[in-house]
Amino acid sequence: MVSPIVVQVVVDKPLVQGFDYLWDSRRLGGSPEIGQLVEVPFGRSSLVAMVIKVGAHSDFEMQKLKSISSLAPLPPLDPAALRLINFASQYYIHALGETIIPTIPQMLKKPENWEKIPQKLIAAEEKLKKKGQQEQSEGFIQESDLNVEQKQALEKLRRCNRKEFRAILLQGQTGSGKTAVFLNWLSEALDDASAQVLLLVPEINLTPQLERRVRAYFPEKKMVVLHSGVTEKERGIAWHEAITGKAQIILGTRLAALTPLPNLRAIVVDEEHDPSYKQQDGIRYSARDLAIWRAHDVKVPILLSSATPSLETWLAAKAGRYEHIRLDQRAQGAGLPRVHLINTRDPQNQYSPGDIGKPKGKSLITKTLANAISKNLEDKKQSLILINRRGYAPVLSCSACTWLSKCQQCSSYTVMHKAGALTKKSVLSCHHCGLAKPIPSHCPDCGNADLKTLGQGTQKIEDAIEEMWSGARVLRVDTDSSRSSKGAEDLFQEIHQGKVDIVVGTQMIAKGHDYQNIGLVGVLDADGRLFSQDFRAAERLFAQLVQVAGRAGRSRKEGQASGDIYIETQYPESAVFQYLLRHDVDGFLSHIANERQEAGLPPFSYQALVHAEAKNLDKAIQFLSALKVQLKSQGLISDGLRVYDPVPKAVMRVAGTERAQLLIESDSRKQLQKVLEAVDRGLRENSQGRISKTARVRWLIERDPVAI
DNA sequence: AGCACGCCGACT
DNA sequence: GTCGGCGTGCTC
Repeated sequence: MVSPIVVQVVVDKPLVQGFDYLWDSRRLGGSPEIGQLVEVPFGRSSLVAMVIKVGAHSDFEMQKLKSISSLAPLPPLDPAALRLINFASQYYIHALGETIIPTIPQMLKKPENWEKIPQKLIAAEEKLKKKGQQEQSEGFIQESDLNVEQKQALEKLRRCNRKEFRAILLQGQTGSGKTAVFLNWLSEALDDASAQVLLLVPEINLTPQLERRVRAYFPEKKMVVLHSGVTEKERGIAWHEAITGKAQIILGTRLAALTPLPNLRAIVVDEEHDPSYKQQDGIRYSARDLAIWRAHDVKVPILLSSATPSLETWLAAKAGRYEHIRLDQRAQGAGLPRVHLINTRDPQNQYSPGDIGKPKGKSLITKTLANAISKNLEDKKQSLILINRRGYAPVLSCSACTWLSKCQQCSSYTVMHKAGALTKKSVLSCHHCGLAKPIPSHCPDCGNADLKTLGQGTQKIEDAIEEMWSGARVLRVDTDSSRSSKGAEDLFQEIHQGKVDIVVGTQMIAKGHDYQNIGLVGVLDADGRLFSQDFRAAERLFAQLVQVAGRAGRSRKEGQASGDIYIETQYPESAVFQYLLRHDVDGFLSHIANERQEAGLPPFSYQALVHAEAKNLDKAIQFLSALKVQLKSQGLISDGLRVYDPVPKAVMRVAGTERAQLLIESDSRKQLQKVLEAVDRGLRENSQGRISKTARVRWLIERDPVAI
């Protein structure tokens, strides 16, 4: 009698335990391997699962064990990939199966396709090869002409041992040529034909330029692109090429950070400060942080690139834990944009030319900015107007009573959207639950017919600008306009081709795109984010302003004047604007570093949130209070650990459920980890899945939250 | 999570 | 008399 082979697997469910199965070698052939994707009978259904253990015994009754049904035609995940997933699962307090299975593309998780997949992959590869060759011939961008500073930066990078972990911060303003430097650096790692490099970007759909550039820079290397915009099929193929080592360059968003890469030699995280590296649903990981862990684990260098580094990274570089390399010149010779702060409290700034005949206080654009836009139009340059609010107006109000347009399901106001390509009629839309309702003709409370909009969004500014500069070609760029018409890329193309004079848009317009003829950037809504509850708001605002300022004056023509950025604010004296005025990124960072240190906030402490969601707020709060009491009684709240009182979330109610959160803060990562594991254990005991049995509260632990 | 089993109220 | 509410237990 041969001893049976017992295989333990994990499945994509919030269950911490593994499940044992028998390996029927007659049917499956060979022997099981850890990291193998399999299909198993589970209850009355069938699931894909990941093998995490192979042995001869089970703690479960042997005769009750079922057998593995089939095997995915994929190589098992390599040990480094498994270590990474294990770490992510532990650090972010998420079940292993729920961490690992979702990282595998959908296409490869359909057992009914498994027989056909090998041929499909081969066919797809052939097709890609042909396509790749076509693209190669289309245009090669020569990167060799680096300036002195870039060459020095590259020289420093070369001094980092390629077989050792080293984190490097590459800090340089927009246009300083960071990309050229790191592409040159990566080309050396890629000297070895089998080497793989991982290049992470925040939002690739907004930066197809970078994709083209990388492809053109490494025409002989196989590159795959992984982000939520690629089709399931393409993603399956790309992922497969990555884990089999066939792809040399893996370019992708945060979801690419967990791709198994057997020959990984270097990692670049571009715009490392960008908050979109933090996943906001499921396992709430930070792709940047995982990439650093990963580089350390497999002993390869990682380069973090940014004009405005995150405080975490910047402090690590200051302390010498990371290498700090700077690029201070703008590579194409263009100077820094001139920053103008427009004090909107100053009466002489209040009225703009478009306000003639309009009621006072209604001005959307100050005189100063309006004059600058007019001048910029005369100079045949494009203007970029940033207002970080979609729609026409953030709220509708009644002129006779106190009625304001509120969402019935959420504790938020509904935003007025004017009719356009997306919605045939004007609507009041909730940006939290997505519910859109027609605009009432009369006040629902008092019947008054005079309803007024409060505040302004991109649509209203677009209207105002069209009215003020009737001859100008105006384009609005936000998620609404890009969804309804042609997609963001086409809108950006119109700007590139000079078909537009004034662009009005949300933060979308600030990302990535390297425009050539922007002479002016105007920022209309900066104050809203100045006094946010979130302690990171100022840091983010600063980064966004630097980024959008960088859009101005990127002209490659020698000797051309740099652009201007105008910021309308009631608080020009605040630190964010003052440091921006002086282009003093380091000054700003050291300023907020001091603030954080005094307040004991990250990165001088470590945080986690316990989220709670229930039918009503009281239940959620009570649930979290009980958790706090329990932690106290277990003696887990010791020196250096702070558990705050549960509070309602900033948007307390969304789609009918009410939400609260509990903040846990610690001076030590280890201590926080211990407490979170205890919290998880305690909550799981009284829960089915992630819903507490007694109180019917859905809970979730989030490590290193980016928004408090 | 997802789903079946199981014990108490208003309906053809 | 049944249809169906969601409490609770299980998935190798």
